[in-house]
Amino acid sequence: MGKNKKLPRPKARLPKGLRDIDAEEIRARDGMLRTIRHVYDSYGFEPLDTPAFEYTDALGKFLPDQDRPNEGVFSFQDEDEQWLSLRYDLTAPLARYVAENYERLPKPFRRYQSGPVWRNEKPGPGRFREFIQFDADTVGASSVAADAEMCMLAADALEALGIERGDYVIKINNRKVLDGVLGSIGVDSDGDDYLSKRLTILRALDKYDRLGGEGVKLLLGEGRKDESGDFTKGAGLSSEQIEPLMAFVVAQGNGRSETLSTIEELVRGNEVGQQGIDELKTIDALLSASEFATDRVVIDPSIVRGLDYYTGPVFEAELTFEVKDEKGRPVRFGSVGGGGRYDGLVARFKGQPVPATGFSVGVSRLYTALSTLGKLEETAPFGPVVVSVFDKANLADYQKLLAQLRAAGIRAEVYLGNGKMGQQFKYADQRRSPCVVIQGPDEKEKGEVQIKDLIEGAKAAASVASNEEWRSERPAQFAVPEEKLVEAVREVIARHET
RNA sequence: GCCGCUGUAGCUCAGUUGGUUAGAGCGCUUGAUUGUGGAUCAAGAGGUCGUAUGUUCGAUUCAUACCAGCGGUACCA
Repeated sequence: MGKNKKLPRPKARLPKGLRDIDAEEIRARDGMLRTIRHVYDSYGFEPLDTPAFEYTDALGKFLPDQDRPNEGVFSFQDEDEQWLSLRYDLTAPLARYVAENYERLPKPFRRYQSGPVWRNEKPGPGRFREFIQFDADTVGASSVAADAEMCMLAADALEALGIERGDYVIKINNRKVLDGVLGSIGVDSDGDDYLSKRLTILRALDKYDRLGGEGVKLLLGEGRKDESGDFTKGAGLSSEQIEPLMAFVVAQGNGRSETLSTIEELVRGNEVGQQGIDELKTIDALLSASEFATDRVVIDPSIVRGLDYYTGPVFEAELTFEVKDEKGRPVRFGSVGGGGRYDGLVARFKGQPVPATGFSVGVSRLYTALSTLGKLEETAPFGPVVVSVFDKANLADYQKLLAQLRAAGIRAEVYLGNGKMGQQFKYADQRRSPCVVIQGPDEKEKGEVQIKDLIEGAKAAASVASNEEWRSERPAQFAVPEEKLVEAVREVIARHET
């Protein structure tokens, strides 16, 4: 780098994994959030906001150590040297909130919450280090009716967002069933390396949708080498152990009850597994009673979800259609939401068990999917009406016109730049203004204003060849008396709406 | 973390079998038009060819390392 005497300039750059959000996306996203909120509200949940960061130990992370000070989370120290971390989901702060306010909250406590969360991980396609989640949780209800409700909530929310039935599916599984299958093949808490082995197995099963049966088999056995040459160590199971696991993963049948009877066989005799099956059966019955059929909610034994805190039913929302990207390659949108039962989270604070279950919509990812699909409603097709500045000495006149428009509820601004008339129109064009208001000396004298319909004018431009013609014709421009300004602007806007 | 691909103007990309002043289109600025968007025409701004080291008389070009981006994979409460 050069050593000249100029002040070193910072480089204008965005940290990786972060994004700027433009007006169009903000509008669309606000609409999505409103829609989801409406559904959650109708289910009886109450809003809650918590801060962006918390004490690190309250979030459930170990204190950052020297080796990996920021593993997974963004952390920093307060002035009293206590560690703080940006929240990485909305569930951990909820657990803290419930534990801290337990006595005065109604039980069960039902809340929804949306906002950004941060993860210090390698960003990938569709994965960012800051993204928005929208959660609903019921804390203090051990009944699986609460879990069944989460599935209904998820399905209703996706449909309210305009995703048609059949274009999404809510998948359910149960951690207890998974543990039951593990128990029946001899992987249980008696084994010395039980925890790490269970983890490896669950991770392997979780990849079924991506790697397929062969890949998962390798990961359960000796390990797998991927196409880039990287080797992943396997769980080291014998083929007698792998077989029932594979049978379990592919057990999804034609309808929820068929799936259930298949996996019931696989956990036969295992108490925890049977308990999980019974829970799924109850959920199935509740869903069926509410007419949530298998075109909306299925039981999928290959669903695992995060590994740490889920203790019972787990859910995942997936979009099922395929879309092609700019290069014509098919893009699959994976999970756009998920959740499950976490009976141990609040107990971390309180000692006593507090059952809880919840569902989280990945708003950012859903936005990407919907916008790729073109399923987002066009919002704000117009920019503001621009009152042009013919002469800065007469700004007060323009301000008066502007005030009339604003008082009438019309989005409007006076041109605040330095440009000449031509530049002002260019500006208005860029802003997608429906029209420009012009008042030069001639108009002023006659008590008139010129209104230039930019949208009509753009159409007219196609048939105008020469510049002289373009200028002399002044396409789609007309004069009205000053007092008719609002009326005329309304007409122009109305003409182009819908 | 591991593997692979890519790095030339704001964007999309040419190009140099190693040679003096590195190009195009689009975009941007200004003007033709002293009161009018588009189209057209003209002019202009904008690059230490990702960074460093090495080979060489000479490197944007070759080699190595690093960095960044992308993709895959691993991890992901």
